[in-house]
Amino acid sequence: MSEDCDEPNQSQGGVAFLLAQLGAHAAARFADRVAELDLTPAQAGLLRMIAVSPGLSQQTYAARLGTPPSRFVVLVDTLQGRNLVERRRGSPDRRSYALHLTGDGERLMGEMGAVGMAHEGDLCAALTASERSALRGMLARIAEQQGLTPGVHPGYRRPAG
Amino acid sequence: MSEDCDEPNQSQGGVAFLLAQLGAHAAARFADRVAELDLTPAQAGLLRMIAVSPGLSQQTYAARLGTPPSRFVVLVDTLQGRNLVERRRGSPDRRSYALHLTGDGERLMGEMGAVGMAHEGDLCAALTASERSALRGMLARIAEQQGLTPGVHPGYRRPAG
DNA sequence: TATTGTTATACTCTATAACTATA
DNA sequence: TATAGTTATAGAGTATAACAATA
Repeated sequence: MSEDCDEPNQSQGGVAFLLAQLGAHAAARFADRVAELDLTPAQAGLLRMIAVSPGLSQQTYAARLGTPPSRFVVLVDTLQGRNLVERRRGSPDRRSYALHLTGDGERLMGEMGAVGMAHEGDLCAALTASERSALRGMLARIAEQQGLTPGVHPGYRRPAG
Repeated sequence: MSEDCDEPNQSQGGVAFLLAQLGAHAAARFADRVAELDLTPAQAGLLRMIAVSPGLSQQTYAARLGTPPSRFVVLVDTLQGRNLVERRRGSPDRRSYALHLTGDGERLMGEMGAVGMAHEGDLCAALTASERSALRGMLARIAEQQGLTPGVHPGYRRPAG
């Protein structure tokens, strides 16, 4: 049951199914790991987005993540309550807030980097270094051809089915 | 920004993130496709499991999928109401039900096969045939090393984070 | 009047646990 | 009494839409 390529019933072993299965597994394992830093995957994703592109308005981040503003507010509330993120009033337009990481937030981002490396290594344990590189290249090509935004996980939009 | 291999901030382009991102995308696209057959992904998965291993008890299917019995019952109710699945009382133990596909159910499985092929082809459009084979091989090895059950999507357990 | 951020409400989905019928 | 299946309830998480402040 390894090389059945043209059988109609190959769906359970096809690339599409394996991607869905492994993707859910990777997301669940990542959730386990960031839970040790008291973060949900959504919080971790937002922290990284702020680290990469700081100082934007809440609406901008929300639009990039594809999440509605109402959900975004409570996300920021929680991170601000833990002193990881800071709201600064916009200078020309005082309705908006610009988001920045605090010192604690940047420290936590450092820990998240280590967590991400460990996650990556654990997930790719079955592959050699050159295989990982080849795999990453193919996945990136698929992602680009499918029109996915780099660095944005669709989990912000809808739950899995 | 293509071959940064040792940078701590490569998480957004690493294998683990790409798997999670593409997995969610593949699952969402699959949901779109089976929705045209008026099926949810969970219903489609159960139909296929019954097709592969018919005549088992509801508890057995539920345990294999990792879903609680209460959720499983309504799943079967819906499929039975559409005359796709049949409940037959167990012969030695009349408490249990053995599940089978009806004629309509088997016909629908045929359509699902076509849907799965189209889904696979669309998702792998960026790759050559030999690349698809290499990708499938690596993904299968990762799945095995990670201890995943072949053919069972973890989406039956918990929602995505 | 339009827009940023916020709050309130309603809805969907899920699991835990109580219930029935057979054993 | 234990087990297969079912039903009821409660909880988490989500989005839609009404609201307050600034432009």
